[in-house]
Amino acid sequence: MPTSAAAAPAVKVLPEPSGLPEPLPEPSRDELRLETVLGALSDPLRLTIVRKLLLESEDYDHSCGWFGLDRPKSSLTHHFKALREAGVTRQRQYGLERRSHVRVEDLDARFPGLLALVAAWSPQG
Amino acid sequence: MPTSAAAAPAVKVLPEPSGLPEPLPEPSRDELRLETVLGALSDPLRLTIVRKLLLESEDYDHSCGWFGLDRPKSSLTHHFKALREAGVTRQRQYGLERRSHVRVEDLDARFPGLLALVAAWSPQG
DNA sequence: GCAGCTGTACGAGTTGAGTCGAACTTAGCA
DNA sequence: TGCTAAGTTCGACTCAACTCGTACAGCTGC
Repeated sequence: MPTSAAAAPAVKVLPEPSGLPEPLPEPSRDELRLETVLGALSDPLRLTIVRKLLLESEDYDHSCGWFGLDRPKSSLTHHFKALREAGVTRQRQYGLERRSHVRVEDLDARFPGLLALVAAWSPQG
Repeated sequence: MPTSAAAAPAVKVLPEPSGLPEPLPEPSRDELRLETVLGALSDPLRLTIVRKLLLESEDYDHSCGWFGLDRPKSSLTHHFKALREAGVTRQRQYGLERRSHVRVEDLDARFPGLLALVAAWSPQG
């Protein structure tokens, strides 16, 4: 792997026409797979994340510090990445922060009713 | 482990008042956990099993030979047990066969809409 | 009895996920 | 210029799940 300036143009986060930064890589709506999404949601911590986003976020995105999860940063990176790569959440880079929101429209289109189950979930019971 | 007749009364499969054999151990409706059920359904083979039960079975249960799955028997035992222990299916012993059906009422009560997603799933796409 | 069938139990090998520490990158700011 | 904070990347460890072969158990019918 190259060491010096060869590190490519570093893919600067160029604002989209909408003014928002480009989303990080994610599957398209057509690429969403039920088994993958269910696998991403089969973890209590990730269910907590998605449910909190669904119930408590207003219209804007949230950085992973907002969740108040008591885990090391590297663990959180792992789980947020799992959610994004499964297509459950979308992440955009805002300066230092990487903010997430649930892909409600895509998930409702492909898997209607699924997000309602997550919203109704409770960690213990 | 005892070898001879000590093998307990062997839990004979006593017919219930309904005339059906007793179901194998399973979580009660209240014990169903969303993350566990989603985990059980995050495997393509198990999705195939549940979907086939939902779409193609009429009112009676099916033994695991009915599915025509090209896997070793010990693998199938593993997956049917995973589904039963997650509370997705109920299994009863009929002589030699162990027949399964989906716990539609329990799942619809606890996780409405979930089974519709499974029924709409297709293995590739 | 005994053979044949369905399915379980057990154990081993392998893979993948979760967890985390440590070092690194980057943006913003004094 | 250099500090600080957010988050990533990497590697290591642990543990659970998947896969499967083999051996065993129980029912059924000859």
